[in-house]
Amino acid sequence: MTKRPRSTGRTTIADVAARAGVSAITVSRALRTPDRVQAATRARVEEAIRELDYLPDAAASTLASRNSNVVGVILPSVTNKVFLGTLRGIYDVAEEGGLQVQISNSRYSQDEEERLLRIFLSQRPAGLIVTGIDQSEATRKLLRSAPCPVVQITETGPDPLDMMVGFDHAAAGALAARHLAEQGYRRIGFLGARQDPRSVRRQSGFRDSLEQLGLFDPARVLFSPDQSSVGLGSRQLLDLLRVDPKADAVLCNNDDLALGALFACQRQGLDVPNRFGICGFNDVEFMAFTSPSLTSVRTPRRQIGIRAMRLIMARIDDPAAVFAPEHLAVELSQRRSTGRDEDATSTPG
Amino acid sequence: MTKRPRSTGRTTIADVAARAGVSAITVSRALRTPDRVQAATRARVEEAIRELDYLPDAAASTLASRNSNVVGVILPSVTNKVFLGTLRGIYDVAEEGGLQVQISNSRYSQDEEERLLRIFLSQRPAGLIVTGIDQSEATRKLLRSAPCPVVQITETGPDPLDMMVGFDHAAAGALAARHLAEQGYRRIGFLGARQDPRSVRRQSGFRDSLEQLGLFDPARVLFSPDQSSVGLGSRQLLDLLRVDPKADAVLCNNDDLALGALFACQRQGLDVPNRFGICGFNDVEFMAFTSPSLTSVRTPRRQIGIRAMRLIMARIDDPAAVFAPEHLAVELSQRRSTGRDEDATSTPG
DNA sequence: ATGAAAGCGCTAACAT
DNA sequence: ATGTTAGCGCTTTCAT
Repeated sequence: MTKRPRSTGRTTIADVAARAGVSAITVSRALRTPDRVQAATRARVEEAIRELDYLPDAAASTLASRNSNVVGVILPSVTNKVFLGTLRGIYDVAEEGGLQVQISNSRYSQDEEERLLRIFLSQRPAGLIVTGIDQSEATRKLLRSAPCPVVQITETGPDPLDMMVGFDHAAAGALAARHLAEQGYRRIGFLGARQDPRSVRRQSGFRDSLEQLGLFDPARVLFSPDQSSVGLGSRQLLDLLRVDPKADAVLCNNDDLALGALFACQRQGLDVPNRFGICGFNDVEFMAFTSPSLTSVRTPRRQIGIRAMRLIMARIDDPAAVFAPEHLAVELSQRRSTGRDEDATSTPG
Repeated sequence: MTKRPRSTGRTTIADVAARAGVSAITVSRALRTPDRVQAATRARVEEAIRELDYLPDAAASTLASRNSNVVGVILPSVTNKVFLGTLRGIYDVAEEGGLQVQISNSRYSQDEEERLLRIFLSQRPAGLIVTGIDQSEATRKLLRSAPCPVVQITETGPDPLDMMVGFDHAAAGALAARHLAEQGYRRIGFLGARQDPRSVRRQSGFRDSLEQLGLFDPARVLFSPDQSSVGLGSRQLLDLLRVDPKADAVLCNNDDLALGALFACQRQGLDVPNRFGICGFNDVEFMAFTSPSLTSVRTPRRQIGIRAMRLIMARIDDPAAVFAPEHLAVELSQRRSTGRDEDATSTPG
C-alpha cells in the first residue's frame, strides 16, 4: 500500500506529510528542530519517513535556506602526507557537527586556488578552509566578502582574512637550526623538495639562526624541483656531501627526506649521529622507530584541523563572534639522530 | 504593505539576463552549452557576468536539473596512507571532468557506511565510489537503486552492485607467500594491523599457499587490534620472535609494518635478508630506498582511482553502458630484503 | 504547536 | 537561436 512516487521518482516531504497526516512544514520541523514539534506528531512523522524510505533533498534545502552544510577545504596537494593529520582533525570535528567536507587541490597554484574557491562559493558553503597566507588579491577579496566563516590554516601571519590557525614556520626552522648547533654540529645543510611558501620561511628561519652563529653557508642549502620523497632525501644527502664533503648535519624540510637521508648515511657507512646529525620536520609516527631514531620538529597538524573546524562551528553558532589568530606551539622531538654523546630520550608513540 | 519576499542580495541569473538584454535561459545556456548561443550574445552575457561578478548557485542548479556534479567517495579511513594513491587518481580525473569530490570516512563500520551513503544520496550525487565488497544488505539495496553510477573499488568479487575496479587480495597474499617460500624461507610469519576484510583475504591467500607447501603455522600469524604503524611493525616482529624464535621471514600486511619490522631486525642485529626475510604489501615509495631495500607486493592504487572515475564519467556520458568488473594486475617488487644469496634487482622509482 | 502561501535561483520542456 | 512557462523540493514569513 505504499504511496506512488511522484514525477521525479523521488519521495518528497509532501509524501511524508500526507502519510503522517500533517503538513509539509511540520515534517521539515520534525527533521530540523524536533523539539518544536509535539512528541506524538514527531513520532508519526518519523514513522512515515521510515515507511516511505524518505531521503531529504540537500539541494532544495540549501536553496530554500541559503545554507549548505558543506565545508570547503583548499589544500595545495591532496597527495602530501603532511596534510593527512590535519585532514583527520577536520573530519573528526566535521562529523560531530554534521558537516560535510569537500577537499580540493590547488596544486600550489594561486590561479587554481581562485578557481576552486569560486566553485566552492557557488555551493553556499557553511565554511571555508584555505591553506596558508599567500592568496592572490582576487582570492583575498572573494574570501573577505564570503558569506561564511573562513579559516586560513597551517601558517599564521599578519592580515588575517578572517580566522587563522597555524604556527610560525620561520621560528620552527630556527628552532631546529639552533638545536643542531647546540649539539655541536658546525657544517649544517638544509634539504628541501619542491618549494612552497612555508618551506621558504622555514629555510629563512634556519638561515637567520645560523647566520647569527656564523655557521651559515648557502652552498649547503639544497632545494629540488621534485616532489618530496624518501628517494629524494637519499639523493640530496649525497648531493650535499658532494658540495661539502665535511658537512656534518642536515635539517630536512620534512620527515620523508630525513628518512631518505638516514638510509643514504647507512649506505655510505656514515655514523649517525656521531659523524652526521639528521633532523626532520613534522615528526610523523615513524621517526621514533627508525634505527637510530630521528629527531624532528613536532608540528601540531591534527590540532590545526581540529581548531579550524571548531572555529567554523563556533562562528556558525554565533555569527558575530570574533576570534583572534591561533598560534599553536611547535616543539622539538629530540632523539638519537642528533645526540652525539649519550643523551637522547624520547618516548615512542 | 504586501508580504515582502525574502531578499538575498545575491546576484542571480536574472540580473545577468537583464544586464545583457537577454532572457534568463539564454544566460543559463551561455554557461552550460556555450555553442548553442550565438557568439555575439554569448559575449554580452559573459561581459554582464563579469561586470556583476555573478556566481552561479549550485543548489538551484542541482534542484532544477536533478543532478549535482559531486562524486561521493566512502573510504574506511581517511588517515590511511594506502588510500592516498587512489585519492590522487580520483582527484586527477575528477578535475578533468569538472566533478567535485567529497570524501567520507566510514571508520570500518558498515552502519556508518550506510549513514554516510544516505547523506550522499541526499545530495543527488553524480556518482558514488565505495570501498570493498562487504556492504550491509541495507547499503547494498540503496546502492543498487541509486540514481547514479556506483563503483566498488580496491577489491573485486562476485555480485558487483554496479561497476567494480580492484584486484584479488587473496591471490596477492598467495603471491607473496610463494615468493618467500621460493627464496628458501621456511618459518614464515604474517603481521597485520587492525583487520579489515581485505587483510583477512590477504592472509587467507597466504595461509592457503603455505599450507599447500606444508609450511603454514597459525601461531606465526599475528593480528593487532591497533592501527597500522611503523611502531606496530617493530613490536609485532619482536612478538613473532617470541612465539617462534626460529621464524625466518615475515609477510607484512602493509609497508609501514614492514619498515617497522626492518628497524626491529636492525636493532636485534638480525641480518636481513640472510637470517630473516621481509616482504611488505603495497610497495609505497620508500620501499626501494631502505637499507636493505624492501620487497613488496605492488598494488595498483592510483590506477584504481583513475579507472573508477573514468567509469563514472563513461556512464554519465552513456547511461546505458555496461562495464564489466576490472581486475587489475598485482606484481611483486622483488628487492634485497628477500634475496638470500646474490640476486635481487629492482630499480628504484 | 501547526499550517498556507510564497518564493529560493535555476533549468526542462515546450514554444517561436 | 532565443524566449515562456512551470516547476524542482524545501524553508521562510506570516497567520492561526
